[in-house]
Amino acid sequence: MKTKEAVGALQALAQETRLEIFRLLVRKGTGGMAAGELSGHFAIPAATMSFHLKELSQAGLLVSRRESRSIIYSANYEHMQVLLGFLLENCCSDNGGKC
Amino acid sequence: MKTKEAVGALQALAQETRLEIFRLLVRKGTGGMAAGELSGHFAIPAATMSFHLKELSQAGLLVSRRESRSIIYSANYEHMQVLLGFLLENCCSDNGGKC
DNA sequence: TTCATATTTCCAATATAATGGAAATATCAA
DNA sequence: TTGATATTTCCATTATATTGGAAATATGAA
Repeated sequence: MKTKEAVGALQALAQETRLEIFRLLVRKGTGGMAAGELSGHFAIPAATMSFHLKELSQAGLLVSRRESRSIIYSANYEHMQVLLGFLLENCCSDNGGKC
Repeated sequence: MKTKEAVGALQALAQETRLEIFRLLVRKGTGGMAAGELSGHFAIPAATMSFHLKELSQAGLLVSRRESRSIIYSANYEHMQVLLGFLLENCCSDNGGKC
């Protein structure tokens, strides 16, 4: 993972509504939730929710699939694990591993 | 950890220079680095570096101590671990643990 | 003291992000 | 087809963040 990619993912998560969308989808697992369900759940206009879902998807944190008229979003755990690894990479290596 | 606190920490990390400051300090361990060393390392004016260090500190990601005329900044690992735990809390609990 | 060094605060200019109504696109059912 | 539902794109408004020079503050040394 490169710095710019990590910044993109962190920026996507660094917003109250988006962080809660992501955390809800983390709980939901592979089942995920439809865009409309999410706007209902957070009482947010569809256009605003769509903007947030695009931000999270472009950052690689969500994946989506179409199911009939709905678009189902779910968390991308693998990408999240890579991000978390990047954040603490080589922890304390310049201090003999002493944190 | 509450959502607003997590958003604050993510916002602090969601900026290229600050993310690299944090990652450098993660590598440096308890020894840390002085503000001036950091502005030299990244070739950034002192005022700008000071602003970034304040953002990271207020978010709880850095701690600082004075050593003579210098102020030494270092990473706050404990706070970071709490943040990472918050991000994946109750992973897949609504899907029978199936991720 | 007085001077040099280290860092922060102030502030105004610039840049980037969030919001949501209206219109456009996609899917399905009658 | 036509109509209903689901979602996205467009775009203007509003809000928030970043930058760095100049001035202020803090420390230590002569």
